[in-house]
Amino acid sequence: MEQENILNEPIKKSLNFIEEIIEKDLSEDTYQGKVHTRFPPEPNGYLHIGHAKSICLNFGLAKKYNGKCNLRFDDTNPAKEDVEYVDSIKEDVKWLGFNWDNEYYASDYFPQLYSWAVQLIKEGKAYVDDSSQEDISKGRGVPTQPGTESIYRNRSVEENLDLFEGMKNGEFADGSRVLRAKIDMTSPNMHMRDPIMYRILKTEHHRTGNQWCIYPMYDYAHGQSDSIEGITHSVCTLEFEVHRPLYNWFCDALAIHHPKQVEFARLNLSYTVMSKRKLLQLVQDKLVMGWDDPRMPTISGMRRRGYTPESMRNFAETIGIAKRDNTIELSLLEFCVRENLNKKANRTMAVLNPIKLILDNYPENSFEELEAVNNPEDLETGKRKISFGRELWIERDDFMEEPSKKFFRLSPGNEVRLKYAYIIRCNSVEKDSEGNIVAIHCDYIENTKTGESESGRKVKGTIHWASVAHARKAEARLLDKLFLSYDPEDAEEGKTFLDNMNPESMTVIEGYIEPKLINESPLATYQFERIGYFCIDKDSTADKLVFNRTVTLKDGGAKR
RNA sequence: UGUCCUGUGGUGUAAUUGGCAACACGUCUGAUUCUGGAUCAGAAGAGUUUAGGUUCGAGACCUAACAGGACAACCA
Repeated sequence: MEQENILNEPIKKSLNFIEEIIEKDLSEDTYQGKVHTRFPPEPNGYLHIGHAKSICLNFGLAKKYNGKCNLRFDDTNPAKEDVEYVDSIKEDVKWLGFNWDNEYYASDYFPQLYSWAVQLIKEGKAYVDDSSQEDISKGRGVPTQPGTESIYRNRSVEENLDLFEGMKNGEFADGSRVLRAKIDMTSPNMHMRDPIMYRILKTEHHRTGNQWCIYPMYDYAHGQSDSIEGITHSVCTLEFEVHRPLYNWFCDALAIHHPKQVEFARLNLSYTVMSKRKLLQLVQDKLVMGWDDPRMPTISGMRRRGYTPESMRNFAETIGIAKRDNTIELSLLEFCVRENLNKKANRTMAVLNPIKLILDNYPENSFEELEAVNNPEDLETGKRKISFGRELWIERDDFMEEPSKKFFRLSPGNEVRLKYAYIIRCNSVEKDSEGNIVAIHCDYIENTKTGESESGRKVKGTIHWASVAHARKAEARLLDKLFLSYDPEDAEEGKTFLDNMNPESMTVIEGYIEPKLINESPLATYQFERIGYFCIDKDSTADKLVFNRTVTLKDGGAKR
């Protein structure tokens, strides 16, 4: 059903700069009229909203130009990777609504990569370096100063071949030797100063097991992987811009299909931690329930929070693609979510901060069933019955003993409508010995029920409610703004980002909700009338529904 | 004191490739509404980092400056 939506999405009018590049290549027939992209995550963590931008871009380009898009796992560093991550990545990409044309792994190319390395050695373009990590680092110099050549740089081809084979066969200890490309130690681009191609790592790989003990570095693996797959446009983020000359160098040196690397600015969201490293720390330190904690900016977290794939695709489309650094305001993401949910989510009445309201003139032990529409934005969703009685729960915030001029909900002597029910008038307030309000006494006004003769009567406000005799308890997690209320501007000096996070970014409260919801499966999302959108969490049990607040209504709804 | 990239309202993204800056979010009005939501109507807000230059004409081209970002992992 998501696939259906995706086809109905509007086509953008103006081209982004990547589309311009593609159209130019198409018109010049650079790649035989083909467009082939790929989404290449390293399976070392869960995907987040930033990846969603990249996914929508890569799959979107393929779709727009009738091309293909691969899912490729950049699994060249077994120390950090795990199958758990590849599984989650596949699930998240699918959930977002995309199907990849091919599922590939960089690790499948290890044999080819190895023989290409041998080829480069034979051509005198690569050598084995025995220097320590420290010496290699020193020899590379600094960005403003050229590096110096390694004393192992001019070994014979035979010796290099022999040593490299030894590396592959596990004859040397981790870190004792590396294979380097022989380029230019004086290049102003650090990445061209004899970059490392292979390192020794006697670590089990999640796919190749112990078959290999040398692993290719990103720069040596990525371009060639693109090449093998026949990628035409290798879209990546800005920080890889300086890697492009090296990407090109390997393709040229090997004389293989040469894709075009194009870089765009990654997504930054206000108040949102987007670094995989930090997100991993949150998970490991158990500051969140897991990668899919609804406060996490991960795709799985946002899914659990009730965000829809359609809204996330819309968001990706709306923010656009460019090369300048950017910080998107959370309000735009929230707008996309509300826009989508307003049409899709059924309404329900829930009271999250209850106070008792008693209708003195309503008969005791008498109840009636009222009709409520499930979604005013989509009348085809029908109506439901809700029970009404003498004692009700209403939102504490909907009553003010001494109202301010702008307050037009319930206050002594004032009239207000109970949604789908009667207009009521407040008579008195019942307090305990300490002066706290324990109940509000009202009279209902006859014939003012929805649809009845007096129902046209004007009142300033409408409030929601739940019948004390019928309502069910529910737990609501009031999640703060995405995702941990972290703002680098406010962060205190010398503290880690963890210290600077708002510890109250998830408040759990108990309230009351209509007894029968249309759908009680996890991820079912409702709009709590006048409050916000909430979705049912997987932690729900038969006796207690747990909700995550997806997003508030604009201006906070009734919380205003 | 290096190389590369980028600089358009508060935030993003555009501008038919040189013809006095558009769209979205946000903000603020008003109308309407049995959700202070939604919907509808409207407003404010940039003269495009700066200074020169080319041109009848520049946000777009050139030069310089300034500002921000990236690059010194046997990470990706």
